[in-house]
Order: sequence, then structure tokens, then C-alpha cells
Amino acid sequence: MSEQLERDYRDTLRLPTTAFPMKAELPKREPLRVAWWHEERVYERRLERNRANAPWVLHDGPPYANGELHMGHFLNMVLKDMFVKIALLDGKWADFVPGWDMHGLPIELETLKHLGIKDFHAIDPLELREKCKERALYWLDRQRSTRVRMGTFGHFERPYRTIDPTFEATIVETLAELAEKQQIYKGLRSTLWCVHDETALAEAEIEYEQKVSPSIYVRFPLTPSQQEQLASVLRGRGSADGKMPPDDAVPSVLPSVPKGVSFLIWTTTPWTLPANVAIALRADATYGLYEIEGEGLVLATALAPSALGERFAGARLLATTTGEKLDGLFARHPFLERDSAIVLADYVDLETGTGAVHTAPGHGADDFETGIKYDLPILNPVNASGHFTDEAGPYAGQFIFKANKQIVEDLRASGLLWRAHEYEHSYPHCWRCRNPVIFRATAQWFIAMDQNRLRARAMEAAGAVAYTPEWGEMRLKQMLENHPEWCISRQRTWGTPIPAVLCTGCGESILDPQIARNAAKRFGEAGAGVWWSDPVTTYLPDGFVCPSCGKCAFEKEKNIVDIWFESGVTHFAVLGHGGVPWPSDLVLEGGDQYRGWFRSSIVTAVAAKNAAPYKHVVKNGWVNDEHGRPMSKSKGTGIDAKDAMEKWGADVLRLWAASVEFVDDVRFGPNVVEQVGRVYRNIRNRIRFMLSNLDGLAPSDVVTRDAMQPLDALACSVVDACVTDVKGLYDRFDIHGAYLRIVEFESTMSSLYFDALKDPLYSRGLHDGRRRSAQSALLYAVKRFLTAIAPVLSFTAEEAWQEIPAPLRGDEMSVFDSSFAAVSIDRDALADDLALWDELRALRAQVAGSAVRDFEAKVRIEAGIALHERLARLGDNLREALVVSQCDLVAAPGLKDDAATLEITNADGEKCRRCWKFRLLGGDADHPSLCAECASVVRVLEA
RNA sequence: GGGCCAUUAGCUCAGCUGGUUAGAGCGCAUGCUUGAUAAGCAUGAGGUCCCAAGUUCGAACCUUGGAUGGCCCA
Repeated sequence: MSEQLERDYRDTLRLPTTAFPMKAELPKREPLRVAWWHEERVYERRLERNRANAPWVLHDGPPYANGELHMGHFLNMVLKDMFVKIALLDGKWADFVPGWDMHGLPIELETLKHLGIKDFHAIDPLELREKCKERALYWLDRQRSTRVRMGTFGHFERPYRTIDPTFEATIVETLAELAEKQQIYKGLRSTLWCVHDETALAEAEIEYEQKVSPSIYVRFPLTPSQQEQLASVLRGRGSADGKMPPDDAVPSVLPSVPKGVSFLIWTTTPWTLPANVAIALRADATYGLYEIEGEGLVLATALAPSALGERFAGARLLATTTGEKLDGLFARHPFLERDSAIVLADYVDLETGTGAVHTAPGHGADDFETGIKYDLPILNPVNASGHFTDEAGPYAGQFIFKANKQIVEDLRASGLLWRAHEYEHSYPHCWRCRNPVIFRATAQWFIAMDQNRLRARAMEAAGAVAYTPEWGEMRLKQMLENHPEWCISRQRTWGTPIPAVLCTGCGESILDPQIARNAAKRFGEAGAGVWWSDPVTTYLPDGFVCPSCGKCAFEKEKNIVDIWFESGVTHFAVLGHGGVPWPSDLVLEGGDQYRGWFRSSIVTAVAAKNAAPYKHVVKNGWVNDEHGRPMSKSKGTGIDAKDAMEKWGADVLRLWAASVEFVDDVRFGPNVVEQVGRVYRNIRNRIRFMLSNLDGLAPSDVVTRDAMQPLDALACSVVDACVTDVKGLYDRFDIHGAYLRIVEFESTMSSLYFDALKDPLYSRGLHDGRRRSAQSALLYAVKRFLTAIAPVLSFTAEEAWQEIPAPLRGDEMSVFDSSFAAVSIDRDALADDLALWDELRALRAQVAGSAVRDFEAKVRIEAGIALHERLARLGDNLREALVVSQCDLVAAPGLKDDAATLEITNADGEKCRRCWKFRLLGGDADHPSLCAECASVVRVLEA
């Protein structure tokens, strides 16, 4: 008897059991899951199933196949994956083709470095291309395995690659189409040029960095006759053309400046002085002639104090005039035997310098425009590698940045240097080799942004696109509006040739649509490398003659196309065939792509098809470190995606991606991951609780929603509400909102519902109806919850899904076979259920917070009429929800409808040794320490 | 230097069109539980809502100026 009194009945309980481990060990387990997805063709099978449904396409902006993927890539790629999976689970045909950008200078440079070759002219182009291809493929493979390791779905076995012959054909095909529309021209232009890489650069290939430059003020002296003309302008009687004779009645200023007069200019690029042909003034600015120690200097009065420095104190202002009046005068070049014209330009500012801007049309975009406007010679005394040509006179052969010093010294020696010091400013650098770039006038191929109203049409098309965030529209339009002519030619080897030919008769460069089409066809069959080996005749249509001189002898041009143009036509290569729609439904890239890929894509699309290539542009933020500072690989603060996944696992990092507001800049680091890791463990444990209580449930045991006990049906409503909300948030691209909703849900389920279920689940008999109802609700909850989190926590959702007993999974083998599609939801009923849920939570909180322990308590609830009615419908489930031994519910007409008062006292009876509830014990002589219910359960067990 | 964005608890973030004592999760402290146990539950302490001025009966929210950080451009 005493033995029975002290018996521990633990072994008669149905305690939770599951193979789903508490410890995630993600880095170890995830790669196996990736392999399983692949083997089971989970993505492909779901696609096939969705094939008949609406297509939905996220078009992948290609990462550059060079270097390891970092956390910025991770964020972007995982977000893309989330949207693909959301569409997939929504039943859409979400065909995702990842791609890589594989041509271009960075790979060429890396390959040359790899080969130990300094001068790229020293290697055969075809051999270099072969090596570059190897290198690019090597990086593609590494990046692809990292990307697959992230758990992303897509056709990774057949990505699009810009080096594929078919892709090269698309590029050239697009060139042909644009040439046909006369959207491309070749012209001399001052373009950004990298002297290290010996190629023209696009705007997008420039990074601004701090650089120390010489800052010099230089005199441009006037000859006596030039001085006379200036003097007449200053007297207000002359004009720049000198036709009006000087008025002797007004005293000349010249006697005051016996040492002569000069224009004073300022520059930070002394090496551009050999190309100087003009001095630009601002029309509406006031210019003064200052006398200092017998010499005269002309500069803007607003800048005289800063430009003249200490000597300003001793300066005397002799006369003033406006820039406009000085237009047309001349000064002498400081060291070359020629004049420099005084011209006007509106970009002359009065913030720095002298207001008299040294102008070299061959070495600056603004300067070039001015040169064209005034029909000035466009001098380019600098060769491709940055050395002066003979045109530079005494400096011929010198490297320009080295010549700076020499030029300054010479100016000092000749007495024309006014002042010199060092100056730190932000200066454009080559994005890859990090060397400072220059402007250099060369002949290049351009897309004419204003031909056929291309720019305006692109902006119109941009207006028809949706944006997240909304200001993206303004940003993209700005980029289109401000972007200069698009220089698409590069003088390198690793790329797709621009199939232009040069007439040997007249030297005309020709980009003929038919030749380009022939090239596209040929490249598509044999790869673009054949451009270097084929004779030019391969590409010429029959009877082709030079449209300019009528001759028929040609040679191939050796330019390749800008890789921004290549990535700008990925939409043509990937979309619009094989059932994949054009345009795409979504593109999602970092904010730098407004200027890059978002822009280049829409320009090519509008030029060729007059529509935007995407319907919705979503931008993700930058990944900074924990202090909000940029992570940079060069500074060693960058974190590789691969390393991070090995350390923390992809799913914790995926959850991190959802835990931050990805549209803004986000922070990443060990502490941030640590925090999100704890949220992860919470979610995992709550999934584990649900799974561990499905034990012993067969499909035939599962009860339908309407047959469930009230509390269980209520919990199912809470699940529905969560899934519906999460789906709605996903549809608005609000991954972070969905994350918050998921966390809120799993937390409320755990604290209210799971606690209430423990007693019914553990102490009831195996086939007890109460238990079956609870299990059925848990099955419903876990399945729907796993579906809801699968786009984010793909690994964990799948792992858990596999732990649902197979018969209960039905034909949904993978969580990605499941669906968001909900039972039809009655919104009003749902709202009522949620309100009741909250009321229960409030009551439970009062009990849990009281001094009396859960099952030691008896609760008396007095509730207003309406609340009483709702609570009464729960029956004994109300007592369960409060986790107490006894519960009396009384209607209190005196209280407000939804009000309740709670009285918590000690429960009657004694504590049952098995179920811990307070009951009358001793009804069963064999089990004197048990309540009647437990006794009967044990009897069945031990029969 | 210009444009855009951000700034709310130690951390990640909510706070709808301005309206009582500004919220959640994580962390922290305390207590309970020890039949989800390297778990679970409850309670609590943390905030000059970047700063300043203005509009308003009333401002985290609107206006202006500034600070810090980020992106893009020059």
C-alpha cells in the first residue's frame, strides 16, 4: 500500500517524443539537406506541378564572377530566394534562372596577375581569352556552390552566363538592333580613361577616393596688344574684338601695371596644361584687375582674397567688369607658343579657384562641351598609357602624373607660377585597379541617349514600374536624366567584340546592322572568340561597300562592349522565351544598381522594345558592420558568406536577413547573429514541441476542425490568422514584418496554448478524444506554420517537415510541396476568435502571476454577460487554458459585457500523483494516490 | 559640395492619417517550474523617441535649422 502511495507514475504518461533534435547543428546538417533537395528534385517537381498556373519571374541580376561572395551578396541572394519560394508556395510557376556576369576588366586583370603578365599586349588575345574563361568559370563554380549552400532554389545546373555563345549572340543581336535604329554612333569624346588598364571606362566603373594633388595658381600672360584689348574692355568703351578704338579721355590702367597683365587660373592637374586651349569665365561673375607689386592679375573678385592669399592685402583693385564682357579676349599659354581663348561656361563656380577655369577640351567632360561650343581644337597629347606625345612639347615621353612636378618646377622657374600647395580632394579612381583615372579624348562607340528620345522614353517607361522603396522611381529617373552619353566600347580583350569594321579606303568606322547580325549568328555557333581569328570577309554581306567612299576593303575593329551593356541585356537573354514572360515581375538588387543594372537594363529594353524589362524594382540596403560602418574586403572587415554559414549555419543567417529591415542599410556581426540565434532556438523549440506531441497519431485519428474541442479550434483560428497575415506581408515584400508576426505567433502559442495542452496530452489515454483533438490541432498548426516560415527558414522547415510522421504528410513529401492556400476564412469569425484568444491570455496572465501555483489553484471567474457566454462555450477547456485544477465560471450581470473578475484560491482535494491536478483521491484502491481519471487510464495501460 | 535615406529601450525593430502612463522580441534582474529541461512560464527594471527652434489645445509623428551615419553623385 505505501508502495503504491509513493509510486511514481511518470512511465504511464504520454510524454513528448521526437527525433527532431533541440540542437540544430546547422553547419553540419544543412549540406545534407541541400543534397536531399537536389536528389529529390524538390524544386523541379514543384515547378512542374505549378506549370499550368500563372508564371511569376524574378530576374536575377548577375553577380560578377570574381572573388568570394560576401554578406551583401548573401542578403541579396537569400532575399531573392525567399520571394521565389513565396511564389512557389503560392502555386505560381516561379522559374528562377540565376546568372553570372563573366566578362570584363576585373577578370582580365586578375587572370593577367595570375599568369604573371604585366602588359596585356604581350599575350595572344585568343590565349588570354581562354585563360580568362577558365578563371571566370572557376569563380562561377565557387560562387555557385556558396549560393546553393545558402539553400536557394533555382536552375543552378543551367545558369545564364554572359560568356555563353548564345548570350554573346544576344549582345551582338541587340547591338545590331540599336545600330539599325541609329541609336549607336562613334565619336571623339573626352571619356574617363584608366592609364593603367589602358581602356575607356564607364561612369559606373568609377569610384571616388581621396587623393592629394598639386594645387597651383598659374599666370596666363597677355601680350601688349592683348593687354590693350583688355584695357579697352575695362574702360567700358572697347569690346573684345578690339574694333572700337580706345577712348583717350579715360586713363588707361596699363601704366599701373608695368610688369604686365595675366589671367590667373587654378588647377589641380598641371599635366593637363599642355592641352590647354582656353580659359573659361562665368558670364555673370565680376572679374577684377588687381595690381600687386607692379603686375596685373585678372580673376573673380569673389575669389580674390582666397586665391591671392597673404598678398591680397597689398593688392589694389584697378577695375572690374563681368565675365561676359571678357568673352573673346585671348591670353598666352604659359609655356607653349599659342594663345588661349577667353570663353564663357556656366559650370564655372565661385567656390574654389579663381573663377578663371583652365580649359583643356581633351581632358574633361565639361571642357569638351565648351570646346565643341567654341570650336576649339581638341588636343590630346596623352597616349593610352598616360605618357605625353610629341604634341606636349618639352614633356613628350613623360608619364603624366610624374610630369606634374616638372611642370610646376618649370612654371616656377619661368615666373608664371603664382602659388602652389598640396590639396586633398576626392578624385575619380578606376573601380578595379584603384588608380586615378583621367579624361582623355578618344574615338569611342556611344549609345546616343537623346537620339529617338531614348532618354525621355526610358524615363517614361520607368514611370510605369513599381518601386520599393517608392523613392526608387525618382532615383532611377535621376540616373537616367543625368547620365551622359553611354560609352559602350572598351579597348580590351576579355569581352564580346563590337563587330564594327574599318574601311581601309577612307578610315570610316562602320557598325552595320547586317554585319552585326552575321556576327551574332557566327558568335552564337562558335563563340565570340572567332572575331579575332576569322577573316573580316566572314562577316561582310555580299557586295558590301563602304557607305562613305564606296570601296570594299575593310578590317575588323578591336573593341569589346562595356560589361554594363552585357548585363544590361540579360533580360533579353533569359526572358521572353521558353514560356518565361518578358518583362520580369521582380528585380531585387542593392541600391547601387539604380545607377548600374536597373539603369542599363531599362535603357536597352526601351531602345529595343520601348518598355521597361521589369514590373517591380526592389532595392536592398547595404550590409554594414555592427557599428554601422561599411564592411570592406580591402580593409579586412568583410565577412565571406561561406565562412559565416560554416560558423552559424545558413538558416540563422536567413533569419537574420528577415530580422532586419532589408530595404534600409543593415548591420551584421557576431553579436547581431548571436541575438537572432536565440530567436532561432525559440522557434526551433516550439516546432519541436508540436512535433513531439504527434506521437501515436494515425491519419484516421485526425479529427476535423469542427469536431475539435473549442480551445483547439480556437488555436487553429490563431494559426490561420498568422498564416494569412504572414502571406499578406510577404506579398508586400515585407519580409521583416512577416518575421515580427512569426515571432509574435510562436510566442503566444507557446505561452498560452502549449502550456494548456500539456496535461491533456500527457495524462490522457492514448485514444482519448481530448488528446486526439489537441494532436489534430497541433498537426494543423505545425504544418501551416512550417509552410509559413519555409521561405525564410527553409532548412529548419524542411527538417521539421520530415519529422512529421509520413502518413500525416500525405503526398506532400517536402514542405515545398505544401501551400499557403488556406481554408476559406470567415474574417468576422476569425476576429471574434482572436478577441477571445486575447481574453484568455489576459486571464491566464492573472493566474500565472498569482501567488498560488497553477494546479494548486481554484479559480472563480465572474464575467459580464457577453464574455461569460464566450467563455462558457469553452467548457472544461477554459480550466485547461488557465492551467488550474478547478474553475467556476459565473455570469455577473453587474459587470460590463467584456469585464471579468478573478478570484484565485487553493484548490479542493489533493494533488494527484500522476496528473498533478487537485482532485478527490483514493477512489481506486490499487492506485490510492491517483484521481479517478488517471486511475482508469493506468488500469487500461496495465491491463 | 549636391541629392536621397536613416537616427525610438543594451541589440533587432513596431508605432496607421499628430491625441491618455511610447510597444514587441532578444538580452538583463527576480521568482516559479524541473513531465518541451543546454528547455518552459510569470513578473520587473531599462527610453530627454539624435539635438534645437517653430506650428498646435496637444508632436516620436508636421515645418525649419543642425549633428551623426549610410548610399549615390560631383
